[in-house]
Amino acid sequence: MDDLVPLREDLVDLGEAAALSRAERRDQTIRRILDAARKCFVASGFQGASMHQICAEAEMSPGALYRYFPSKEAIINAIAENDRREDMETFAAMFDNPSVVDGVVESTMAYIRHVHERDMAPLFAEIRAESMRNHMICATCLEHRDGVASRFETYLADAIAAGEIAPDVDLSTLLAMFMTIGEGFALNNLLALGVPENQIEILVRAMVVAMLKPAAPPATSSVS
Amino acid sequence: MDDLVPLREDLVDLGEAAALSRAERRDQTIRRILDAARKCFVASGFQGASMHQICAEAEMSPGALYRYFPSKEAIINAIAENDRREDMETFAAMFDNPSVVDGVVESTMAYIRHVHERDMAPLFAEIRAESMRNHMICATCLEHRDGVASRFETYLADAIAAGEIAPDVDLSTLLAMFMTIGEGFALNNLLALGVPENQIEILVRAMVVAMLKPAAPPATSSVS
DNA sequence: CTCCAAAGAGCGAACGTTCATTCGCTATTT
DNA sequence: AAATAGCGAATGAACGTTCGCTCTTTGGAG
Repeated sequence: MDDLVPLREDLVDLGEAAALSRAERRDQTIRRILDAARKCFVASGFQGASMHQICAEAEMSPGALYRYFPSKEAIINAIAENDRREDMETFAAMFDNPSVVDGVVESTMAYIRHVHERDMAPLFAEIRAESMRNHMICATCLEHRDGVASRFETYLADAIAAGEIAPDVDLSTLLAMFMTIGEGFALNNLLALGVPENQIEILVRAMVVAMLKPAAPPATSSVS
Repeated sequence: MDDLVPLREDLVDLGEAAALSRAERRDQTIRRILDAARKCFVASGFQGASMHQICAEAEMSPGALYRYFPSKEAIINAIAENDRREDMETFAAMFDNPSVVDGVVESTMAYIRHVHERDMAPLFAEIRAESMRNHMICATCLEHRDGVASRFETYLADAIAAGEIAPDVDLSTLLAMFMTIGEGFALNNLLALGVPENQIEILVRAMVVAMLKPAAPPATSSVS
């Protein structure tokens, strides 16, 4: 409605340097479609949202939209792919922090804030539900999960070498637990529920410290 | 196809004592519909599953099915209601355990096993995704959550009185964290991923102990 | 006990709607 | 001239739901 201004404006005003190439225009339109689709999917779910709703939100006709995506499923895949990647990148910020405890705590808190600020919970829930029955989405989730997991494993292994983690802790279990708990935070927008951020951090930190150095295993232990 | 045997069998064989009353027959049919619907919803999602699929799975016609539920939404509500209640009841088993640490750990482990044995993750994900946009389902989730939360709060308050929890811990935050982590376990069937149960328990216990007695608050801290 | 009217249970074709997708066309860009 | 972008009515399939019908069960009257 407000971008029906003449298309040649760019060309006239800025000359060929700033003119958008065909490919750039295409990318822009694709982004427009994905933004619209995301909005519709959050409101109605993957199956509940219709292509007509998405077209209306993107302000284009079905015929035009289908020049960019061959099917609804392709849009869903693209949305899931983008969302999972973004999520995992947020989480991966921790690997720059030399202290594992600080790294995990800070990136967990950053993630909690991220979920709140961008209201990621609904789409996350949708993607995760879809991943339970759609092979394509499942593969996307696993791919990004594994990407983070492998880097996480090296990160933790380094920490063991540095003595920050009890050497007898089972790395793959620890990793699975961290990711599981992270998904709990993705699903529950705690900040929106009014839980104070600093209180969350106290407990997250206590939790992380304890899990990195758990009490000696109950069998034949004599630590302390 | 295989239950076209005479309906009067019960009456003839067992006499009036074991004969099913109209109401009992009705309940049985309703359960049959709900079982079929659950199976379809797991396979295709709430919106993806069709009434015809559900009818086929329940081996009855649409006309018959609609004598028991006025709409698809009513079936979804009933499924969500049942599932959430069952989930929360499993979780509530802990309140019988006088030791909070043991209670929380054991019921968490029981919950993890429950999720695995009955393969609850897909339906949980579906319900949770739907709860983000469907007011009815949202209310159902909140209702059961609050039911557990209020009993949990008393449970924890008693533990504070008994000295098992640091008195300065923020109860509502602790509660929110426990439930959030629990949802992480509901979404990720760790046992199906091959994570060893005893390793999970070690970390869960470490986590619970630490959260109930977190380190002193970081304010004016002198961390190395 | 028999009989019968009423109610309950079941059926499956049919209804109207909505869905994802296609197609023939025009306008713009290269 | 060829390729790309955009349109929106049209299409056929699938959806949730309804309806008219038959069969069975029920409970009271005779």
